[in-house]
Amino acid sequence: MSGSTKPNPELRVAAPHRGQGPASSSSKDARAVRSGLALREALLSLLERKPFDQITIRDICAEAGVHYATFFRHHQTKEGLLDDIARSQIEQLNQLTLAIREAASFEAGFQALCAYVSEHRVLWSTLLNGGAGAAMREEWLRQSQKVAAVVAPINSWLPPELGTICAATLIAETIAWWLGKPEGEYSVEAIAGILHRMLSTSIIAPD
Amino acid sequence: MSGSTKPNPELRVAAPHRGQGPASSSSKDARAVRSGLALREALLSLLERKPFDQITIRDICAEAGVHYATFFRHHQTKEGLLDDIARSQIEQLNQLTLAIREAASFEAGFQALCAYVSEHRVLWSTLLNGGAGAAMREEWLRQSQKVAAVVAPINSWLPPELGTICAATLIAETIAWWLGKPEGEYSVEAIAGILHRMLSTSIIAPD
Amino acid sequence: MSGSTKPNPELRVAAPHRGQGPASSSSKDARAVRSGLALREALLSLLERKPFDQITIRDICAEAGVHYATFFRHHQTKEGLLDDIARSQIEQLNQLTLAIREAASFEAGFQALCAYVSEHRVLWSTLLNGGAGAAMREEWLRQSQKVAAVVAPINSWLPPELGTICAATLIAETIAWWLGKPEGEYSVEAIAGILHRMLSTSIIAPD
Amino acid sequence: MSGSTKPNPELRVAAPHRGQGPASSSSKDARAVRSGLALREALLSLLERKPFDQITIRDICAEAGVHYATFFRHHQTKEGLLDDIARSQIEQLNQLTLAIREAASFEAGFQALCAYVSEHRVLWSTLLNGGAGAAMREEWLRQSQKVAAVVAPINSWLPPELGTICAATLIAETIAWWLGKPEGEYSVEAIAGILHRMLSTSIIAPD
DNA sequence: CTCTAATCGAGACGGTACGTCGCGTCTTACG
DNA sequence: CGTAAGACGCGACGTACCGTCTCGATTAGAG
Repeated sequence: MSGSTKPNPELRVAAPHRGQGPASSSSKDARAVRSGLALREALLSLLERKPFDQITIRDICAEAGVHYATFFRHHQTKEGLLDDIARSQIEQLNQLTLAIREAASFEAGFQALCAYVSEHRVLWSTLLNGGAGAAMREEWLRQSQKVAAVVAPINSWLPPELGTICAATLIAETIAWWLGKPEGEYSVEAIAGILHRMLSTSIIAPD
Repeated sequence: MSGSTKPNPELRVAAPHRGQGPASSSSKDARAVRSGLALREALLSLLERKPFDQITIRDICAEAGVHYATFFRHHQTKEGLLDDIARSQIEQLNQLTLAIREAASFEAGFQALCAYVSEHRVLWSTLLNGGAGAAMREEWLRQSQKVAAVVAPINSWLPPELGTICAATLIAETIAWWLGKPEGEYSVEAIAGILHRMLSTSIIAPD
Repeated sequence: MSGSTKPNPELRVAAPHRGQGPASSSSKDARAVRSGLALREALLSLLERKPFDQITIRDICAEAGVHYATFFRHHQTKEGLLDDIARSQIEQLNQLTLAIREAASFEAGFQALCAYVSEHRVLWSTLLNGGAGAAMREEWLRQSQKVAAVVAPINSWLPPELGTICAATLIAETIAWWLGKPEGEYSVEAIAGILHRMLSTSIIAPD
Repeated sequence: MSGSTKPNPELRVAAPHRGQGPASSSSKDARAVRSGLALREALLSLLERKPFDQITIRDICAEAGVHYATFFRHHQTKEGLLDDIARSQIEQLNQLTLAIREAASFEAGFQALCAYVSEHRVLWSTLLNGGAGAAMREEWLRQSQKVAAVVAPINSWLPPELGTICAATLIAETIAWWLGKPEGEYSVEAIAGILHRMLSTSIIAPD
């Protein structure tokens, strides 16, 4: 992927993260943009081949064709780079997860969620089933909890805190499993159905 | 804990792991036993304070009051040491998880599971909520899948593979959450009830 | 000194060094002159505080309030900048050193030398006792040798090559020591006397 | 020199310098001795080819066939390594320099000094005329001043402080120049004579 | 009650990755 | 054109752990 002439457009959704310390200032230099992009693609490419925590920053740079020291002009750590790639994706997904409750029907909500994932299948497959799975699930859960803190709990027999954990975990695991299957083996509707049945009868069931 | 005169008896359940290369020969020397024990305690002690992957072997040795090189006479890697501590515990837990299906009632099965965890609260709390959480969950899931492969699926709307994942994950997350609470806030029965309600209405529900 | 409104006039004697590659073209732009001057002052200012070889080009630029890249439009290296500052000074001093031999008396020659140094006390003190001492002495000796090569030796018991080295070194060390003392502790005449006595009885003594 | 089967015995005179931080403890391990020796030889070998300050620690390690990180188990900086090599040599030389004053005659004292240098010609030639010349002269002067601080001044017209500087400098420069000549061009006696004549008529002359 | 072998502590070593810094070149945009 | 701003490739810096190793000291446990 490193030398790809057709850079993955999904990467563009992740904003350049500028703002604090070592991040770029305001996308001026064309070289900086190219380096940042190359680093993103390189990490994704490596994640398809080995676990995140045994990918070194030097690996990423070699894959990206970028000098080692240059990495730090874009990100503080490799976790930072992963965040850059993942944060916006997770955010959008969590928006959808939350929207399920207000959807016309739960079923429709789940379907929207699954459809979104399906549209970004390659990226999400890499993120969840590639080498960064554990980190992604943690980040997912973290964001879910932040978001769930402001909404009212659903039922009383299940402590809301635990409910959030279980719901987020179930959705994440199901989608991860789904993306691990060959494309087309399970349709969007099938997965949405499974999620609906699993969650609506228990976690989000009323008392 | 490093200089404790009252070694945690739960650690003894984990066999000394000897057998292959660098492990000791046959539990002969009393010094070797002492070193091995000290290492186990040291790792658990450190896990209460920081994540597993930023604990170094040197940290463990310092905590255990054991020379660095001596570590390798007991374990090949720190992951090996963690396994030594955790494997048998997870095995027993998985036996209980599996036994739920054949229990007099599901409820009774869940209760046995929770009771077991409760008896080993400190150890399990460290393992699941200490710094090795991610590794433990992965190991748990791995063992669950190995075990589930030989038993018949329960219902047809949920692919058995996914069922295993979700069941194992839900149980693990619920227990981890429970152990994170102050002792006594939720009784063994309460958690067993929650698990029963969550799982029996969905994952292990018949068609 | 960095923000001084009264730039040291002595710096002006050093020509802007243009001629080869990266140097400026022909003193056209007023900004270029200002930058060049600021760089000179900045280096001298820094030399009062730390050794030459742990002053970085970036230090100089920061001190001068000049952009890093701009440095290279004036000098190739920081050694080049030091040369710009020092060369003409050393040249004049060496002329005087040489003139001693043709002076009315040796004593008068030494006195002229010391008087010249005294007039430029601050600059010379920085150059010799600041962070660039070693480099300055080397440059001094180099120029002395170039100059001495064309004049006849004085006495036969002392190899002329060695005579040059010793004379140049003695003068340089004596002046450096003198400038390290509080101003006024030793008069121009006292130092000239010392130099005269040291050199005339040995190095420049006839057979 | 790096692969020499006949390691320079003069290097052994420099004690292993242990005492403070990263230095070795008490010459236990044979490997440590070998590494230390290799580093010394490597630096000397490199000093014959290029100036000290453009020799990198990596150069030294490569030349010595020693891993980069190992360097720091022996010395804190490359200056430290140079000191290790030079300190004892300079010390001995300064002892001789000092002994000149108490020698049967000055002439005899100078002769002892020159003879000593001549015996260690290669080493001293490298130290003074190799890439570390400036550093060596500074160290020489520093030690001379420390030593001279405790002895009575000789004459009154020359400030004792300056006398020390000039004497040390003259001796150092003369020897450096001598060692730069082909061996045999000037005899030990000839140089001793020059030193005697230069110094006894001026710096160490009585009032 | 020795004596021999396992175990240990101490730490040197080659390695790999870390994150930082300064270099000199270059691109970009401004005045 | 001269600057400010700063990205970039480069390569040395010094540090931290890794796992292997050589060394003695000591201390079992078998003879």
